[in-house]
Amino acid sequence: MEMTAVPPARISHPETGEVADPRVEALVNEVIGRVADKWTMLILEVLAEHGETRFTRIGERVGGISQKMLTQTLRQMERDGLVIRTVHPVIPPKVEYRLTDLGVTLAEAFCGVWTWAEKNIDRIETARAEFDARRG
Amino acid sequence: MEMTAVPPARISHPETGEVADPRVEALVNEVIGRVADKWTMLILEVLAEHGETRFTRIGERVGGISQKMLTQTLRQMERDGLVIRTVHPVIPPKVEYRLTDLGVTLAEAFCGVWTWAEKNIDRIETARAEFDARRG
DNA sequence: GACGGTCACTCTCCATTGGAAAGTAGGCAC
DNA sequence: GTGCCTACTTTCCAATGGAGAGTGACCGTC
Repeated sequence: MEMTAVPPARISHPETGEVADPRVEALVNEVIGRVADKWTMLILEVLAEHGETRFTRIGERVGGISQKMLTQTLRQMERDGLVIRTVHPVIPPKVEYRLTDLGVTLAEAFCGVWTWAEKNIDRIETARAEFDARRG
Repeated sequence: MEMTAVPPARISHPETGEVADPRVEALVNEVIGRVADKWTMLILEVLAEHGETRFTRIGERVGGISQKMLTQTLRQMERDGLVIRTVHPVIPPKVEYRLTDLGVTLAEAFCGVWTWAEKNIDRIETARAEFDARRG
């Protein structure tokens, strides 16, 4: 079975009556899908915390990311206007990345999620333990 | 090449001097990785906005999600203590999902990202257009 | 009493994604 | 010459995710 995409005629939410143009909604979903990604968030955090940083250093600070994903994610972020890539034409090569204004605002928006994660690790871990205990 | 995992001796951030136990950091990263996921965010949004909702309805409201991913993501969210699954033993089956307190707080934390996305769609689109124009 | 419908899955197949590791370019130290 | 440095790119393979069909349990219809 295939889940239907956004139905053409749904205009407002029953509860709130708030207008929600399905096209805008789809667009927001797409942006969320692009931006609410593990590596994007982690890289954003590194750049927000440490400022302009070189390629390899970002990888070290993020931890556990493959070079392929690092390159790819940084390129997408550049395309979305979240980071600026600066190439210093020296040997060995030196490429630095820093957040744009847009990137900074996104980092700030993610800040809430970050602190939430820090605050609630224990609750998640106990919830997992209980769940796993219930279903062996 | 493999990016090194969290180095064993990094204890504080140069700029802030803030203490950052690498083990806590790794744990936070893991939680972020689990929770900063496209489908998790989208489902969270649906449940935050519409309250207790049935399986199929969640799929419709999210839009574009496969049943496999819907089941899988809901199960993970249940394990992490974000949602509660209630089975009503009737025919045809009726299963409802609602946010736990923890889930509600996460939805609130994500709210900033959501409004950011709504506000900045245009900037992202133009940034993409410019990027694509530069690199044909 | 066979038939279709409902709902929440589960299963299977296949395309895309992501990780590990090796390769590349170009100059520098040995 | 050999190796090292950095920021990739490429290659190969395993894991992920989507499409679609199947399942079970019952009800209403014909």
